[in-house]
Amino acid sequence: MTERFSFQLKATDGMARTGVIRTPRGEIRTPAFMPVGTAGTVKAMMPENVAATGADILLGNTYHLMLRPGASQIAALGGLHKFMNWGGPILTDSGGFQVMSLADLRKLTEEGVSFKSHIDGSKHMLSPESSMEIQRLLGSDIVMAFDECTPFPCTEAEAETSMALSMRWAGRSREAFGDRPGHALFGIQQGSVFQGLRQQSADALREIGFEGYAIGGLAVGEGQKAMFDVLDYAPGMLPADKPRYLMGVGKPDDLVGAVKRGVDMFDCVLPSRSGRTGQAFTRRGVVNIRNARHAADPRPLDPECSCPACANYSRAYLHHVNKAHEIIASMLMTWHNLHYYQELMAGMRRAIAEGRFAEFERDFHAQRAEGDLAPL
RNA sequence: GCCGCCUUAGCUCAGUAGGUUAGAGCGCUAGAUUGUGGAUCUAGAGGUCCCCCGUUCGAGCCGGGGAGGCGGUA
Repeated sequence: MTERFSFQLKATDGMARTGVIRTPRGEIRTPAFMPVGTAGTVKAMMPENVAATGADILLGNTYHLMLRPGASQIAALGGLHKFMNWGGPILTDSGGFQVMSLADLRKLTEEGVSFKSHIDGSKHMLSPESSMEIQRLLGSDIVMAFDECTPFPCTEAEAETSMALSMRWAGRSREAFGDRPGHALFGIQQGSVFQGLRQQSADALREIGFEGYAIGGLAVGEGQKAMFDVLDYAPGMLPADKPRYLMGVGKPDDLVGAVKRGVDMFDCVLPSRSGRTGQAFTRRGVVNIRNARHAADPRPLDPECSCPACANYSRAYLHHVNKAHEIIASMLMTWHNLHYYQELMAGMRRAIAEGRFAEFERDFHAQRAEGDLAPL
């Protein structure tokens, strides 16, 4: 077991890359998809089953865990890994995104963000320094710098002001993080959809120096085309010898398009959240298992999938338990979606290693174009 | 047998002195969901207002008769 954090690039195919991130808690094969375990659990999944889908790393959240049960509480109980029974690497988001998306009342200043908890209305403050401290208490392997996720749409002037603040916070995050062998700090590029700002942000981050670089502020309503337009240049602005992480993305075709453009890491709530609302991702596209047409369908969700939901249950059963809001519906659907996402990532890693990513992408889109199984 | 109350969307119910295309919640049919509030949002379908007769320019609403349900009583 290595004691250092490292990233090794193994192969490239165009802008697409495959490699491995090594941490004291295990290796992360890239391109990687990180299931989201916001509050100390990937909802509806036992950690060993998340691992069984092929996940190497989970995402946890500063904002949620600081409010409940509290970072000190988790530290006293041995850290987040032990607390939630996940032995592999954990990346923690810094809380900046949730403060903006969830907190009832917030005030943004140079110092940080003061806000009221969405749970009980209690007042809190998050700053680069406090976010680093909380993520240290959690025992996070990959710590995210504290940033502001610039809303969309916004003017270039607003994006610049927001980005500049995030860059100052990035410097303070680096300073507060200190020297922690085996743990990594990732900076987050902002700049919205403005190339000049993305470049300025990337330059600022490289000047500070991080173990990895995230692309933030995307998938916030700009649409896939605008996102890909940014990804046509943003990854190339970041150091090639460090992991590039596109935050909060995405749908399967977003992942394929982003890997093609040089992204190494992703996280997204879609496979797990959609698993709880009846939406399944398959190689043939999206299937809403709640739709009436599945009510009497004895076939599996995806005949070519080996996950427990597809191997052992019919669409009719999945339809029923989803409509009935049975807990197993969330379990099976989430398992399937995470399995599909990990299979997709594994397929991309193989394709890059073998120099046939373009072919992989063609097949990916061709299969989706076929659409879901025809109704019986 | 008599007395009272009730009958409006699949379900539970609103319905304003009689006044255009009769509403809500849930359910149903679909859609959205991108650094997770098991959250939420959007749209749509669906009604001989129990039946018949009457009063009225006009009845879910008023009157009479009938049917069904619930309760009380002999």
